[in-house]
Amino acid sequence: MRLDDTAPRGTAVLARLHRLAPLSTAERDLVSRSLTLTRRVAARRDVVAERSINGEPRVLISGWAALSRIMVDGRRQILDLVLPGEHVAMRPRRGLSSLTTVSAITDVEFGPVAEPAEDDGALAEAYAVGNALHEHYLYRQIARLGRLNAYERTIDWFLEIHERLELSGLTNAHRFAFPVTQEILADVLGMTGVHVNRTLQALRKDGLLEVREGTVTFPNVRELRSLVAFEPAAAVLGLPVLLPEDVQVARAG
Amino acid sequence: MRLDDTAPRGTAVLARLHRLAPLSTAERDLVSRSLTLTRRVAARRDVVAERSINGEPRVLISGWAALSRIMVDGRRQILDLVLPGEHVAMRPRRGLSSLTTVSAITDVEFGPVAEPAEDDGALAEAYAVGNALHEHYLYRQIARLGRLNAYERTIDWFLEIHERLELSGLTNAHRFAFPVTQEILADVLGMTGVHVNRTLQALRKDGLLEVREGTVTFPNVRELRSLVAFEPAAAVLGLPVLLPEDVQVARAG
DNA sequence: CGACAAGTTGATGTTACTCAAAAGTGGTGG
DNA sequence: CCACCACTTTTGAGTAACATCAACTTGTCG
Repeated sequence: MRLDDTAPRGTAVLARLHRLAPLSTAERDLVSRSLTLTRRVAARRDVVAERSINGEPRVLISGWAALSRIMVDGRRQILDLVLPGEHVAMRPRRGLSSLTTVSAITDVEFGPVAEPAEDDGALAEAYAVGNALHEHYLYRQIARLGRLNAYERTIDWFLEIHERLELSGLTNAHRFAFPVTQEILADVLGMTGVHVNRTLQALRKDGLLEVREGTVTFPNVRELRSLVAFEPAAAVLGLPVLLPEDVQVARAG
Repeated sequence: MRLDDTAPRGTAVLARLHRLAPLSTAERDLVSRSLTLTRRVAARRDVVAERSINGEPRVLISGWAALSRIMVDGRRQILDLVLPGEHVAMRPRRGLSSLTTVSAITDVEFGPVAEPAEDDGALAEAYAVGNALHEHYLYRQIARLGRLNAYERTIDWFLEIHERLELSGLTNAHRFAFPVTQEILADVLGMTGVHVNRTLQALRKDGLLEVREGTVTFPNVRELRSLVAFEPAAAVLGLPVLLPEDVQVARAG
């Protein structure tokens, strides 16, 4: 539950997988060991260009990245963010091109995805749930862009990010580190930078959301959730409630 | 290449799979036989309610269906349509809830998805490409809603539908059957019914798109494509061009 | 200090929504 | 065959949401 970078490497990855499905000690070790071979990319650089041949699926160990599509006239839409602990390019597609551009928002570190030893183990289960979550968040993004106005869209999106960071153990109650500019936020939310700015101001005035110094705070989560009828992913997926704060995760070696 | 319902059952399914990856005779037979056990649902009925436990993955044999999410206040966003020959609920997720509501736009007929005999056969390949296509179309939907205006959005979407129907052999040059009301279209495109109506009128006036009597015609595809810089899915996925009109498909038994 | 990126503000224009009603369409039963 | 109903499409007028354009301010870093 820390906001900074002081956690041992791979903590977010392990925390997330372990919450998706409780891993055995052997599985945690397997994952830990796989994370020694990493690849770093500096902020603002592309990790995978759209159309390049798809490499191995990867997991984001630290930093924030974005999946986007860019149109010929320069307009850009960010399809989804990739948060620490989450996977990029969920499904390997041998021989097929990458469907999106992956770019680094901050400095990022990627690792390979550990191959599960058994098909029916907790690790395989965690990956399956992770895939379902990814799909769920894509659907949310569509519904958000299609049917919510700027104010609601912003609320809904921040609640989702909070939920996802919580999965990786990167929140502190209703506060979390947020290294995203308003311009990037505009590309996520399908609006202009100027309008993002005004919307954030309105939310702050209404006592719902503070974005200051790279940190987001929700002064009143309950009201925030009720404004957009936010449903936790666990409820939508029909999973046994999986987000208690007390779930402890083994430290990475 | 016919617009009506006179084709033998399962033609769309076979045509589509065969274009995604050329099937062997044995595989075509396997698919044909699997399509004898079907389930029919009348127009306007829900096929799978969101939150219900996910059944077997299914393929749409005939008719049009929609994947949607409905919000508490009644607003609805259609995430994607399901066209004849396409799969619903791409990835089976045993034990997890369905992530969307599937509803029948017209009378529809679903069948089970034939299990490939071999992991590396053409059928398995066709499913893999189909999954990639589904993901591609989700990304398109996000970019469309986030970054295109109503006019562009409508063009882009109709071009996509044309491409997808072509895959299943359901187009006749630049014309295809279109059993979708403007109200449904509004829920797909993230706008109101009234605005859909005005946008369609503008497109007709501009000589780009005709929607009449359940049929869509593109008087000028070339210009239509250039207006939104439309890229065929085959190009995005990096597949050998897979849409020649001359691909012949064996008739279902 | 100077330069550049990020955030903020104001004025104005456009897009798309809302509300309300009319006109067209197809199916049903008497 | 016609009257009726429900649904869909169309039209008009007024309004709200969001974009655009163009500064100006603040913060950061070398």
